[in-house]
Amino acid sequence: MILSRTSQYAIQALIFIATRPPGEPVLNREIASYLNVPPAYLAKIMQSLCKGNLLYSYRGRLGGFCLREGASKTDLMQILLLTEGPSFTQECVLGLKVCSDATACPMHTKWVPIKKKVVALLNEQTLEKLARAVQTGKYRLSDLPTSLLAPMRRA
Amino acid sequence: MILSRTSQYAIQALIFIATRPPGEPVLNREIASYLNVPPAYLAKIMQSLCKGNLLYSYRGRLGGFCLREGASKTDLMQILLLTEGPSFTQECVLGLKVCSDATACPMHTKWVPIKKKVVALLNEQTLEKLARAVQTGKYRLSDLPTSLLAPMRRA
DNA sequence: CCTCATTCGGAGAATTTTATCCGAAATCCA
DNA sequence: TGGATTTCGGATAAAATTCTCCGAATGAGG
Repeated sequence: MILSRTSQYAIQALIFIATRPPGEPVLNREIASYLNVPPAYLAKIMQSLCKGNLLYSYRGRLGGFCLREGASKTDLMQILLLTEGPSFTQECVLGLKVCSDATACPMHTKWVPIKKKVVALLNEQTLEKLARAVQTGKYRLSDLPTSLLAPMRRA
Repeated sequence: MILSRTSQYAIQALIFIATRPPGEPVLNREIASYLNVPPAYLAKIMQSLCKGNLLYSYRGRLGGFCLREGASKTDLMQILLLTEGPSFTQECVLGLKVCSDATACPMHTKWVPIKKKVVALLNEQTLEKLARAVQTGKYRLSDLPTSLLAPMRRA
């Protein structure tokens, strides 16, 4: 409804790393298998998160990725800036190239307040917060095992 | 941020038709040129809106599209059901296959209220309403002419 | 030094979304 | 009836997104 797969993977991966002891590199392979996402694709995304200064990467044995100092304070909006681009929150709902208070599409005035709420939420959710929510066990980061999804009737 | 191009075109086209005298078929060509969208692509979308029972279509001379009876009461949610599919509002923000109150991603509880607001808005905005908003002249349906977009300095 | 494990970076394949093309069918009108 | 106009429907192309592959560079540890 809102985010590209790329953004979803990026957020999931970053939260996952944030749940791990800081400073200990996490393997791409491990993240991908935990989140159940394509490893090679995730690797690309990890690269871009490195370039976006959210992660450190280490090659070779004992390599992997870990959060940069202070990166656990990163909020979702900052991540989406990297994965969705800077115009993410600036686009018109109906797709008009220009849609501002001065010259707007017929949804504009109704949409702006909702957009503000979305942005506020994305701004307040940090990796730290989300990681803690996962650590409590109340929330999930990866899909349920298929066995739980569609319980099979005994043969 | 939310809607596919297809959905945006569909909504724009339907609002446009709703601003026209009911019962008088509007040409695909005319809609496309007014909205400045690719005519052949729009034609496909119009077809699917016919199949979705929002429009009548007439072939031949004096042909075109017009709203079905009562279709001006259609709200955006109904349109999006056609263009985005039924799972539009049911997807998890982080992309989990299953994310419900019982077993949720760490964004779930914060996201649900916002999603509700979005759905409520989409449910209350009808073609009628939106068309009227356009007819007042306060709101636009199509892009500004490029001359207004990027005023050129005299040579 | 060599080997192994990892990320890097570029190329490219697969899929989905967006867009185009064209012949056929329908409809109006002369 | 025939010509003009329009949508219909199927095939296909183009572009964007998602995903894969592989050789090269890097680093750890023997």
